[in-house]
Amino acid sequence: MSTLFLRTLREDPADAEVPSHRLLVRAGYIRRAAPGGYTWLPLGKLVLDRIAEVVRAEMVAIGAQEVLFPALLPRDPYEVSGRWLEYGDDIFTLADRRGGEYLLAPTHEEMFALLVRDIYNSYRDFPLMLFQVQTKFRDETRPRAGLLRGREFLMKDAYSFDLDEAGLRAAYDQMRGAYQRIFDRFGLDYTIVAAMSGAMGGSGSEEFLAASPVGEDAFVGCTVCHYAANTEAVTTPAPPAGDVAAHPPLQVHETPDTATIDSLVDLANARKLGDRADWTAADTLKNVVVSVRRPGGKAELLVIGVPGDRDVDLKRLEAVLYPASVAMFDDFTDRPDLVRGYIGPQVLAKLGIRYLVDPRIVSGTAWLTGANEPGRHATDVVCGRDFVPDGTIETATVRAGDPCPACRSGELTMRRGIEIGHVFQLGRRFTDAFRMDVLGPDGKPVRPIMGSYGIGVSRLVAAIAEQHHDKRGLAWPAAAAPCDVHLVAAGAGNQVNVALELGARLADRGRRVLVDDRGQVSAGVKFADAELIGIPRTVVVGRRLSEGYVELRDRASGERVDVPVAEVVSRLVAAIAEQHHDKRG
RNA sequence: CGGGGUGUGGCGCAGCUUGGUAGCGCACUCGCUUUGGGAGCGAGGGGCCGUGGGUUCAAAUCCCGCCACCCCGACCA
Repeated sequence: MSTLFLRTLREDPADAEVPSHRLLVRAGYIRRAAPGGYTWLPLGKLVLDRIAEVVRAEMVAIGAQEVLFPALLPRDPYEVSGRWLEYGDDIFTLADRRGGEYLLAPTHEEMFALLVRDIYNSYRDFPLMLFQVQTKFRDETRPRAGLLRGREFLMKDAYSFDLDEAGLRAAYDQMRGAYQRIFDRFGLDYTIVAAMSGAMGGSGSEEFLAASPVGEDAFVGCTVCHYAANTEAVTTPAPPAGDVAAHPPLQVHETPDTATIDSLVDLANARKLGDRADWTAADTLKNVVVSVRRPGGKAELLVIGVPGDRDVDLKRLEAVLYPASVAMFDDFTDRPDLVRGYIGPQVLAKLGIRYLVDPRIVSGTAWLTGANEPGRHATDVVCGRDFVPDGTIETATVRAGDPCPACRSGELTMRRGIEIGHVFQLGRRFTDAFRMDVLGPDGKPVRPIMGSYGIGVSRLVAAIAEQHHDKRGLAWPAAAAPCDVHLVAAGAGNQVNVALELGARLADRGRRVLVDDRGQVSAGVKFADAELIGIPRTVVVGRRLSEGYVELRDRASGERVDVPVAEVVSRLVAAIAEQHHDKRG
């Protein structure tokens, strides 16, 4: 350690908010080099490499083969797949000296599809799984939280190629299992949740979310069954359809100054509209106007109808409508036909505006909603009679306590998590885009079907740190730690020599060691640094050395025992071997 | 992109209101003492005060622009 390129910080860096960022910087693992870009210092590089090795080993164990693409790629394949437009400003683009257009790859589906198309052309070649561990670039609008969201990050991306859906599902299940083994080896508390397919298109998709209060993804779980889903992907059980004919005719009421749901409910109860005084926000129909723009297309108006006690969650809406981008429509000056605060769905068909509703709004339900005139609302506006939606859309805010869509008996609870992995069944989007066919057994072309599987390796460093730390510092799980043993020479006498010698003997037995042989550094500083750095086991060579004892400390549990010097090497070797064996299963 | 905040040696901060020799703690170097919980004394080195312009005899300090970072929101792995 006297020669290790390391300087720990006694104080928290001012710009680091989340624990992983704070501790990784303080303990000398990483250092910011650019907006959203971090330098890996020696300790950090060790952790990054160890994590990548675990990921590699589990990939190889399910038969995936490693390749490596350039990060700098020509524009053309991304143009063909349509993602040059879809990703838009999120791609780092650049030009070479001749004006040729390039990008720094945000992900590599295109290149893998093209590579396999180049090399394979028979059904006999499949199934196939390939992966790489590669730096990805995304021009994030707001990098944050250190390694959790950077603009340059290390990712393991894997792709499966199969001839049919059954093959894809088998590959998907294998990959899903490998992901579970990987995250289990790092002792992570995570949940597999149903996800939106996002930028890639395709069908079955699940995310691995590491539980953390600083996570950026909200997800729900069920109190009764095993249902779990990203909030964006939660589905809403639709109530049974009602009888359209059972409702009285639509009535228009004077409702001045009630452009908000709250004011409308108050007034409806005060005036006993429809002879009721028990109106709640859930009885009203809120109609939200948004402007939707497809990539490269022009903006189009869309109205979303949700029960008045809920809001349109723009994040969910954007996820559902991807790759289109969505903005609240709030400049009504050119649309006198849309009366802000008094919009009802009754006129939308006439106006030629698409109307999508929350699944709770089924045929035969009656609503209190706008009458499309200033100061007027209508009661008994019946779905299926007074308006007919163009479809349903999952975009209303999800709340804790909502019914579980899977078992229908439990309630949803909400938590936050860090997305550490994503698996999904891509389908033929990219093989279609590149017209990738291979010859089938009957001599006819078969179009392979792809799966795509990602793990944010650098993000995983942060996720593990988030779950494995305390007030004193990091506390790495064995599989991610930069070293197996931290030897602290506490004392000016023979302690340093003994520590170095023990370290050398452990290294001979294949154990990774860090020896704190710094002279002129007090024992207190060494202890504090050891706890900050977070190597699982520390051996203190200190005051009882003269009696033939050293102290063994466990970082995570805080346990300390004195052990005869003569035994310490064999004990550690055995303990570490056992641990590796355990983790391997 | 909207709102708020912050930019001063490697790190954490004071100085700015009221313009006048750039300071403190940590870290770093040297010497002596110290050595099981972030040591003491002494002596040092290190700063285009984010950046560009303006006001002024004089700008870290006042004014304008820009940039960067952090937080909240929007957006996204």
